[in-house]
Amino acid sequence: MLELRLLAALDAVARTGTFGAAAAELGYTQSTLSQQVAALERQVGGAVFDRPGGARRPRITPLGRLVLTQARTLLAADVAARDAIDRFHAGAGRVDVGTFQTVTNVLLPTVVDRLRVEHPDADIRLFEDETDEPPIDLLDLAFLDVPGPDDADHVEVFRDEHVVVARRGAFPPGPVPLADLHGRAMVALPPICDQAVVEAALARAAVAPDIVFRTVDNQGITSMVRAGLGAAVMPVLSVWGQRHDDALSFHRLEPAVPDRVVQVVSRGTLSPLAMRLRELSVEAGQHLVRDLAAADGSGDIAGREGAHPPGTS
Amino acid sequence: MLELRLLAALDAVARTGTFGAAAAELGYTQSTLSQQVAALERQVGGAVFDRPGGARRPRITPLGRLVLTQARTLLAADVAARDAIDRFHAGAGRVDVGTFQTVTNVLLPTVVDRLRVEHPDADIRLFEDETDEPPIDLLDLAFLDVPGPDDADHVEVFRDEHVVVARRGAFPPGPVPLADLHGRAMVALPPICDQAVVEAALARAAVAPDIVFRTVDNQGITSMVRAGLGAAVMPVLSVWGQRHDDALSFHRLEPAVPDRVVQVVSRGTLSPLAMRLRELSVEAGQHLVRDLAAADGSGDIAGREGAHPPGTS
DNA sequence: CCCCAGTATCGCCTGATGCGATCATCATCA
DNA sequence: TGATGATGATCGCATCAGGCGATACTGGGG
Repeated sequence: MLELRLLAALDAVARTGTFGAAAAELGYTQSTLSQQVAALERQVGGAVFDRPGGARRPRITPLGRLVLTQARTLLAADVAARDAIDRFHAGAGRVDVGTFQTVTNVLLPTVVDRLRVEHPDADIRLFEDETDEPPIDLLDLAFLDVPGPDDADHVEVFRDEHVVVARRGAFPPGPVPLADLHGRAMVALPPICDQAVVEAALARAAVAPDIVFRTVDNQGITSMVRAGLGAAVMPVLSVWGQRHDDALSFHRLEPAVPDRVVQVVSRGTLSPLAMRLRELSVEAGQHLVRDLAAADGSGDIAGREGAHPPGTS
Repeated sequence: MLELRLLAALDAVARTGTFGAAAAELGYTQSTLSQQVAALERQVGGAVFDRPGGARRPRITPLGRLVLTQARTLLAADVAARDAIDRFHAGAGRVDVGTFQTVTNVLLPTVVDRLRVEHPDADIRLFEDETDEPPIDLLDLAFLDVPGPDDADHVEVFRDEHVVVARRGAFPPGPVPLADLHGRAMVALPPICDQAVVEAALARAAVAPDIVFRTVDNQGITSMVRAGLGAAVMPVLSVWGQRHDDALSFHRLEPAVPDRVVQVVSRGTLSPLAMRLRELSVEAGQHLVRDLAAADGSGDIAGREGAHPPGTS
């Protein structure tokens, strides 16, 4: 295996013309350069320089020319490699992020924007995967609303209260008793991830709604509710865009079902870029919760007044 | 500066999955591999593998992935380089050869043919330079009919007798006394290289021909002789192609002028390919001389009978 | 609770590596 | 022709990097 140290010596001698000058350039003594070139010559099986003797300068041999071209390729690759590593530490590079609708809509726009300001050359890729087994091994970070693998690292980003979304008039103003959902026509997300958690909570309370339609699309849910197909239990941030829709009403549940917990999950060491993205996500999550709390009491969500805002538990 | 040794360790661990297997593959012990990876991590400023502990295998980090791609580039360049060096020793590569008319016509066809049989991928380039200062520094080998620089290596390829070429009937059969050329109309090559040597020899003998035409082209000389413009003194191999031309007669000179000495000149260490080309040239030169001697006595050259053939002195 | 499959660490030894000093060679110039 | 200077080679020495073997450490699984 060739040694870059020796190839650098060859290159320096070829460029400077003498062993002594090359040594000075590389910070060695002439004697060391002499030995390095000799070692290289042993390795490549022939002289790379003719030493005419006396005060005459060494002249490169055909073999030396060949080795020199190869050496320069290798040395260039070396500096390119170290450069890439430096840029990595400076935060450049690529980060693959798994996400889902709510996060994509309410959290990531801010996060991605800030990260791109800090690292304009960053390569941020989002994957909105519809399966319930997120391949976090192929990603740097994954946003999840259910716990990831045990051996993965979890960082909570925000908590998201579940509310009843109904056609205005379907429920009286104020909180909805959980038992009122029993037997009621409802629309829902597919029973995976957070939705599975919600349905399990309902089942534990012996509440069995009549789910008449399922879709993966948050907007599809509210559209169906608006059309009178049924009510829905949704994380509040999933329907935040419709909070001023007069055709809909929002109600707290009593007793509440557990909040949706949105976390960033990762496995192993993170790149600086991924680390920063996670930090920004947590910050943005806190802002989100604060904004939500500020909007609280405006009457958008019936029965919400005086309640603790989500995310402060 | 990165070390290929450590990059190979990284690559091996990444491929085999464990330090131990990588060590076995590379012929080290596990402890050594552990130290090598640790050294690499110190150099790149971060972990390249997460070691989960216990029986679980190490997992590459984002930094590790980056370094690995760079490492594979470098390692590939390393094998490519060593491969090129091996092929060089096996005789592949390029050889630049300086030549001139006679050598191109009577010697190199054989030599190049044989060399290409031995090394089909050899890149043989011929340069027929018209200046009298051959840039042997830019060539691997140069054929010359005059001595090259003092510090260059000279190997004689063949000697070439000077003969008088005349229109048939211009001279009586048999050798031409040198003095007969005095004042005679003659055609000649430009007074450089061997021609300068010939003219110096004539001048030393106080013979001053009347040179009525000069051209660099050997065929141009014989054409002019045939047309009756005058006689010529030429190395026999330069006019060998016209030896059966009935319009011409060939005569030895008495006393002879010195033979033209064709040599291969080089400076410094030769590549295996250049070395072989020089060897083949010497062999081909000997064959040439032998063929010439065999053709001797056929009467093609008047006055040549019984003379020593050129090249045997 | 022990064992297994992994890695890390310690102490030791050898050889590689760099240095300083000195030598040898040859061109140049007085 | 002899001194000088520029150049690379070589020698001996000190240091330390790199490899090894043994052993400790870790966590999962029987």
